[in-house]
Amino acid sequence: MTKAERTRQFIIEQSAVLMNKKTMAGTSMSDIMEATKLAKGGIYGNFESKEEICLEAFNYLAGKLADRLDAPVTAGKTAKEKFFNLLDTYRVPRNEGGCPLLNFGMEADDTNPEIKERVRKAILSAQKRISRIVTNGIAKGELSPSFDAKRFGIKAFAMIEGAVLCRKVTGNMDATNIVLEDLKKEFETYLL
Amino acid sequence: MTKAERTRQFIIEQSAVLMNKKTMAGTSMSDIMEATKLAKGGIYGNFESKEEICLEAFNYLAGKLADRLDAPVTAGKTAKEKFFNLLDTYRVPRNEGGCPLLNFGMEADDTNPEIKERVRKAILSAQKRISRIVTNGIAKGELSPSFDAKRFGIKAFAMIEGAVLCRKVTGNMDATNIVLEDLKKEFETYLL
DNA sequence: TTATTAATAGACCGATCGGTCTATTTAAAC
DNA sequence: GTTTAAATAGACCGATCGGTCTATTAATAA
Repeated sequence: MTKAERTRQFIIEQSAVLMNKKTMAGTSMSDIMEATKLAKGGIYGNFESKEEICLEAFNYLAGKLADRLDAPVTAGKTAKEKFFNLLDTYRVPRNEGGCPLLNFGMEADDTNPEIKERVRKAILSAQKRISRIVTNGIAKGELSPSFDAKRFGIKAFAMIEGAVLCRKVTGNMDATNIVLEDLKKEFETYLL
Repeated sequence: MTKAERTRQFIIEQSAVLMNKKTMAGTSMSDIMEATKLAKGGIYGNFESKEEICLEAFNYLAGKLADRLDAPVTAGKTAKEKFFNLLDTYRVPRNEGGCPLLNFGMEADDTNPEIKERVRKAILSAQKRISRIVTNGIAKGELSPSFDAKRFGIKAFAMIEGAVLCRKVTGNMDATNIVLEDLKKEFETYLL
């Protein structure tokens, strides 16, 4: 990793935190300069525009999120373990401005088609991560074939994102706890 | 209603649409001037600051949302009718930038404590609107007393908000349809 | 209709926006 | 260790930011 590559990555990571908290429009280049302790030249030597930084910042956050969610799934042996591990990830609030799919999704929706499209793909793969657990669980004879995997993935994702919003705004875990409990309960219904 | 009051209201309504779409930070005074066809003076004669416009814009959107959700509930006679009416509201996308609780909530969370607090209250009352249907339904003997009203209100709200996010970003009604169906199904479980 | 007051237009303000460019420093290759 | 190339600092750019102020217009009261 060359110096420039390291600097570029550093700028992306610092900007990502800012933008996840303050929105992209609400994050100025001066904010980024201050966070990175770099001057204008140091930043524009590594990026063409703020727009590019926004894009890379979301990519970085989405990638990190995917890793963070894949890990507990991989760690689980049974479908139940995988799913429960995945849900428990949301018990530990990440405190970096919340879910980037929620943050960037809401902002990009009416302002940035390119990022909106990336958020769309990230949401789809988040839903699929859940569906896949169910599908594989059915294949391995752990879950009832009547379990609608796709449907459950879409529903669970919506519930979780809604709970994240509630947690962020209300400051308590009520919604998160309820949603996680109910999802686990429903999942267990299909256990063979 | 005096001229100034009408102008003030007009500015609020126009700004609300912009801010709900482009975020507060992403909406400039020039955007508002353009949307209202008013000059600087015409706006600052009615408001102290952009901040005040943001606050009033959210209040306006939250109030309109409350009205829009109260109506179908009031219209229903039984608890089931009330709840189903409420849910069906989400079948008709409003196309004004999406749910202000979602939009303003995510932005205000890390940037604007005053608005964050207002969003918090709005979320609580949205949850209560659902809980109240259940509580009253139990009191009237329409629903089983084992139906946990508060819990259901919190959960249903989270599911709906998550579905709104999915609809906005993916452009389809998959999540909305699934969430509404499942909520109706669960509700019917408790019907006496 | 006229006098008075409220409301608006738009020039203007300093600060900050995103972005460029050059001089200089720093890292990498020899 | 010297040369060469990459990376950074920071002055600078025009545009735009949120906000002020005055002259003028439009609404209201007499």
